[in-house]
This record gives sequence, C-alpha cells and structure tokens, in this order.
Amino acid sequence: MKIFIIFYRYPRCTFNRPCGILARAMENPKENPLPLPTIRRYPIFLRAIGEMMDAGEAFISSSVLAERLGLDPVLTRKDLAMAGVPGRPRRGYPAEELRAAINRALGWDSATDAVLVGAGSLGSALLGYAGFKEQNLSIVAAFDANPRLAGSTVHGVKVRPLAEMARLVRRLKVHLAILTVPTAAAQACAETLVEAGVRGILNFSSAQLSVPEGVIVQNVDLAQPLAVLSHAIARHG
Amino acid sequence: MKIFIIFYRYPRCTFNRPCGILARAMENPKENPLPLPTIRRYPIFLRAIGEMMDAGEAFISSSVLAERLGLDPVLTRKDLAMAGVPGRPRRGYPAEELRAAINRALGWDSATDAVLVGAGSLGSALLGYAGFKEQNLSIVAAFDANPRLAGSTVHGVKVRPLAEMARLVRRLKVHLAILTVPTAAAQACAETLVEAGVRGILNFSSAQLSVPEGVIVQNVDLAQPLAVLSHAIARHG
DNA sequence: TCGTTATCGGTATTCAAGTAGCGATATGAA
DNA sequence: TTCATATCGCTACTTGAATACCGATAACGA
Repeated sequence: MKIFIIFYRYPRCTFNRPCGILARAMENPKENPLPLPTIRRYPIFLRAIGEMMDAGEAFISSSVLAERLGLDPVLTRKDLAMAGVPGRPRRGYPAEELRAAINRALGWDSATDAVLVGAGSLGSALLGYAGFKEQNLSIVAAFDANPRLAGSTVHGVKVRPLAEMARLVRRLKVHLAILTVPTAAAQACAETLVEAGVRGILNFSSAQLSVPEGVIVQNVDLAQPLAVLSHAIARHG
Repeated sequence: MKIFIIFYRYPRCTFNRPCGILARAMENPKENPLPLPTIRRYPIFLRAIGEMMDAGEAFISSSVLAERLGLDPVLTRKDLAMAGVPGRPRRGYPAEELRAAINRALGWDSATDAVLVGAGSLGSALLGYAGFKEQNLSIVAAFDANPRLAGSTVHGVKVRPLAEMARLVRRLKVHLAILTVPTAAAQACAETLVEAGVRGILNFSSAQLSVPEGVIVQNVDLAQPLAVLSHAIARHG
C-alpha cells in the first residue's frame, strides 16, 4: 500500500527565456543526448522538411509536419525542440535552420566516406540506394571475396578484391563500413576493418559481432520488421 | 514534493504453480500480447536456437542464450517466458518446444505466401534473401511496372507486369505484400493490393501509406539505422 | 544419500519514452 | 488599434520496458 502526499506548485511558464529541453539543446548542440526514438524519426522529418521547402515553405510548424507523417503533434514538437532551434508562435520553425540543425545532430552536416564489404545482391542494392546521398554519405569503395565479382563496376562503384581492403581503408582514412557479407565471414571482415581504422559498422549480416570498445556496431535485421508484421497479422487479422 | 509511505510485504515465490507471465502465455497462446521489443528479438533467438539444436543441444538455458547474443540473462528469460513454455531448473527450456512456441507466437508456424512489388535492385535482393525461407515465407509472385523487367526471372521467381497484379493476388489469395517500388508509386500500389485482399504490407519505400483500418503497414527505413550509427559516431567518436 | 548450485519464475523498482494540459506570445483578422 | 487564435515550450503525469532481487527447485557431484 502506498500513500502519496503531494504538495503541488502550479507550473510556471517561461516562454521568453528557454530553460528546458530547448535551452539544453541550444547550449551544447554536439553533446546533446537525443532519445533513440527521436534519432530514428529524424530521417523521416528531414525528408518531409525537404519536400515542404521544395514546395516553397519557409517555416515548418509541428502540427503540419505531424499531420503529414501521421504522428502526434506534441511528440513532433518535442523532437524538434531537441534540435535546438527556437520556433515562433503561429509560424513554426525556420525551415532552413531546422534542417541544418537536425543534420548536424545526426552528424550528416559534413560529407562522410564509407566502404561497402560484400557486393552480393543486397550489397549491390545498397550501392544503388539513393537515400545515402541525401545523408551526405558516399561509398568510395566496394569489396568482395568472390574473384569473379572483383573488377566489375556496380552502380558506378568499382568492386575490388578483399585482399586490398585493409590497405585502401587505411589509405583513404574511412571510418564507416557497411557489411553485407555472409554471416560466416562477418566477424573476420569486421576485425580487418577495425584494424584498418573503421569506427562504425552497419551490419546487415546476422552475426553477433564482437568488436573492441569504442567501435560502434549497428545491426540491421530484415527479419525484425517481418516479425512485427506477421505477429500483428496473426493477432488482429 | 512527494512523500511515500510504503507498507512492504515480502514477495512470495510461487514456483510450482505458474501465475504470472508464463501462466498467461500458456493459457491463451494466440491472444497473448507480446511487447514490441520482445517480438523484435524473437527472430534472433530463433536463429541462435536453431544453431544450438544443430550442435546437438536438446535444452536451451537463458544464460547460455543471453551470453551468445550479448543480452541480459534476465531479459532473455522474460522474453522466453512470454512464449509460454515452462523451463526446468539447471537445464533450461526444451529446445524443440521452445522454437515451435516462438514460431507460433510470430505466426511463422504455417507457410505464408507473399508477393513482391517492384523488382528493382532492392526488390531483386529481397527475392534472393535466404532469411525469408527460415520464416516459412514464400514469395509466390513478383511484379514490376517496367515492361523490360517483366518476363525475366529473378532468383527463381518470374517477374510479371503490374497490370496482372490485382487479378493474380486475388486468385492466389495472398494476404502479405513486400513493397519495393519508388516512393511516388507506393500509395497507388498499396491501394491496388489492399483492394485485392492484402492485409499486411512491408513497406520499403519512404512514402507514408494511408490504408483502411484493419490493414497493417510495417515501414522499413534504411536511413534509420544509419542515423543511429552516425549520431553515435558523432557523439562518441 | 545429501549438500551444492545453476537456473527458473515471481514481485518490486527504476528508467525512458510518450501523453496531457496549459501559460505565453506573435501573427493575422476585424 | 484591438482581439482572437494557432503554435510554441514548459511541467507534470502515465505507460511500457528494462533491471534488480530473491525464493523454489531439480540436476549434479561428493
């Protein structure tokens, strides 16, 4: 049994001088810790903001953005506040600044080089994925263990033999790798990449990579969204 | 200010007669509401369980499974309890039953037919994705608007013109579709599919689909994991 | 046979994310 | 000029998931 005794003080609004989320985001934009779900929504926001800017909008209001994306306006507003750009009543957020701030928060403000390892069917598809360009990500090299693939060109990127990977990654100072090799080969590739200076790996294989501290692995598992979908169908369908 | 006064009663363990999560999962396995994160972890569990069974294990303990996947043992145990299979002290869970229960929870216990719409580079890659077979999912037809692609065969599946889609989906009674068309074409395709009887859509385009109630859309956005990764690198790297 | 112990399964707590409600304000209309 | 209102940004609350902790039990070794 719990007894709550609450002394309640009426909330005081401080609209004119930011002191909450917004203030923290404005003060140190680089070290601002974003909630994971917010980070995941940012790319969607960026796309919508871009489209609205193309349509001539100079200001983006959270309600309009939320409507467009099927989200809650309050949630959207909180996400945008995290970017650290103040908005204006009855107008919204300045579109250009907002986009720049979100890009900065995601580390997409400056061009990033990446390599792709494993030019099979999934790897080839990713080489042609237009979305990477939106995110200032350019795939500067691709590698594959299959000697027959090596030498070919896929979507404008030359595929090289795996043996050249370590040297080239080191020479180009690439810090990000996209891993689309078979599960059995993933760990070995990851180790070579880390050794050559890679600090972030987007892992499409189903291997559980073990990497030294400081290296960040983000797993992408196509089975996960399928699991969510088929569970939902099995229950509600 | 809050003051909590708590009268504390010592927890009573009822090991021998299930009365918590496990009991609820055992009673009505079909209507058991699984937490979303649990559903997302299930495919990973299934893979690991399969490998351990191939290695001759008849029992799976939560600690071993957790160690293998880099997860917390308690979290793993709770996930497994959700499946509704009781475990045994010092042994673990019966592997075969556990796998069957998880498959049942995800709706992967019986074979499911699906169609793929959009046989571009990503679509072709998915046609070759081996993971779908593990999940009892078979892609029975593929469609594309490009007349040059129509007629070709990709990874053993014949690509047909988009005009045949509605009729064929209806005739084969397919309820699940994988949508890999360009964003501009996505909404129109979705409407045709729903009209033809599809109840679940795995949407790889970046369009925000609007569908009638009862139809479930699961979006897959390759930009999301990249956002998480690059944000992490920007902050910690 | 009997103690040891790895593992299960329960309750309680903590933490993170989403939701609710509202005062403050600038814009646009009357 | 004045008023109505859409929208911001704050605090507080609710919900859901992860974590902590521990009694009960069956397998195993001595």
